[in-house]
Formats: sequence, C-alpha cells, structure tokens
Amino acid sequence: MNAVDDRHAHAAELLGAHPDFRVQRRLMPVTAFHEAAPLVPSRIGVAIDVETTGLNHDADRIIELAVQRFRFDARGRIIQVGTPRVWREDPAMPLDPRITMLTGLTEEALADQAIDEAAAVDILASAEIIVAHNAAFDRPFVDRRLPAVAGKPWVCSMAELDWLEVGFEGRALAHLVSQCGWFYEGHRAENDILALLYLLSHGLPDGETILAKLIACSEQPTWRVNAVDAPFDAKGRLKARGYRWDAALRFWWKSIGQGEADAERIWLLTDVYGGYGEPVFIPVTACERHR
DNA sequence: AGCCAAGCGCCTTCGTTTAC
DNA sequence: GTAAACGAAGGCGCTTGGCT
Repeated sequence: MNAVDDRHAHAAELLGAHPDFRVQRRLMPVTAFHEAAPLVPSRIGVAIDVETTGLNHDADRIIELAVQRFRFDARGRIIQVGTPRVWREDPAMPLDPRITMLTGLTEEALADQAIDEAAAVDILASAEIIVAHNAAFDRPFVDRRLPAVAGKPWVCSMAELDWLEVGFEGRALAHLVSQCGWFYEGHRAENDILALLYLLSHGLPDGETILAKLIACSEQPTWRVNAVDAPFDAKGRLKARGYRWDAALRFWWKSIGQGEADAERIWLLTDVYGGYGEPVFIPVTACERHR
C-alpha cells in the first residue's frame, strides 16, 4: 500500500467511525474467506449466475454464464475460492436494448461467442451443491443449456433463507451485500457470483455464516402434498389451508416443510378424506427444487 | 416482458343491532 | 315484524418485489 492509499484508508476509517456516515468497501477478488484448519473435511460448492436475453425460460437464451467453485467446511465457512470462469454466448436472436443497458453486453460483444460446455459441465458436476441468487430463475436456463448436469442439487440464497429473521431488509443481491458494508458493479455475471460468495461468507451475530444457515435449510427435505381424489366439499377447507388447484391434473396441492408432514397428513385424513382415500406425499430435495 | 408469492385495499356478503 | 344501518369477515384482484 502506497502513501496515498494509506491516507485514504485512514480517512475511510475516520469517516466510518462517525455516526452520520457509513463506509462501503468495494468487493475484491479473494482466494479464501477463512483460514483452513488442517485435516478438516470440506465440501465443494459452485456459485452460479446467468445473464439472459430476458425473463422467459422458454423463449429467452443465456448470454453470459459465470461459475466459481469454492470449498467450505462443516461450519459453513468458505476456506477456498476457485478461479471464476465466465463465458459469453451468442443468443442468435436480437438483443433488447434494455438488456444492454442492464448488463453492458452488446450484440457485437456476443457475436460468435459460445459457452465451453465441457468445461462448464465439468465444474458443475464437481459441485456438491450449486448456489444461485433466485435459483428459480437461473436453474431452468442452466438445466436446458447444460442437460448433462440437470439433476444436481441447487440452493437458493434468495428464497430459502428468512432474511428478515437474520437481520436484513429486502432480498435483492446488491441490497443484501450493501447491508454487509460492500458495493460492486452488478448485473455482470462474474461480479454477481463474487458478491454472492461475499454474502455467503458473511458472519451473523450468532457466529454462524449465511452459508451455514442456507445449507441447513437446504438439507431439510420438504414435501409436495397432492390431495388427490379429495371430496368436492373439502374444496373450501383445502383452499383456506393454502392448497392450490392444479387444473391440468385436477387435484389440490401445496408445498410444506419437513416438520409439517405428520400434522398435515393427520389434518388431511380427518378433515378432508374422512376415512376414504389418502393424499400423496412426494419428497422434494435440493435436486428437484427451483426447477 | 413471465412467474410466483405475499401483502393490501376494496367490495360483497352476511349477521346483528337498532329504530320505527 | 320489517327495514335500514353498521361492523366483521372473506374473497378477489391489483401491486410489489425478486431475477434478466
């Protein structure tokens, strides 16, 4: 650090100590967030982000894919961060000017570019868990573009954590990261996965990292409950309890958490079926979630 | 734009109260 | 006994927030 940087760092420290100001640090590439203890077992995760031509899984295409491997220990601490890999891809369709405004990517920048499928599949296949912010958006694009890894377990950093409960407001990636005291230029896939890694490594007052809480949520299997052949007069009770009507398959269904399965079965058998017929409980693991 | 979940406001409906 | 009026409750649709 030279003398000018040193003076700036000092100024930032002073400003940050003032109650009326807050200092935010630019995210910088890192190789680890925690010291790896020797001989401690660890697992591999992959942070992923896609930029696309739009929001429609069926009609739109990936224009940028970024993945970054990381190694984490049993306490959800990121002890090693791999090299980020980023590919652009020509969507072979016109690019909405709004997408260029959002991502900075132009048709010229994408022309003749393509994802290195073998390399991308290799990285994703090595993951024990794939992490994305709003996985329900990214996963369908990735599953379709790289079907070889379509069955991997995914976890969503946006939806699977009760952010309010852990002291945050809102769920937008940049906003969450900002509340940890960091800033970055978003909507570029490579920056977004770095931001995600910073967020995952963030320590909460109770000593746990965001990643630890997220993994804990993700590992709990949840259930999809199909109230098949429920009597017609149970319609109102099912709706009141949060069930939704599947018009194509013609039954009421809802998703529930792990601990709720027994109570739900009892309620269904007594208040809906009354001795005739029974519901179908389908376990949902991280491999099926967010599809 | 597309999708999904949650929240909110408004309107309808129903029931109870009150006034004649 | 009847009609109007008010209040609680439920349902529906609009809005909002996430992702590009």
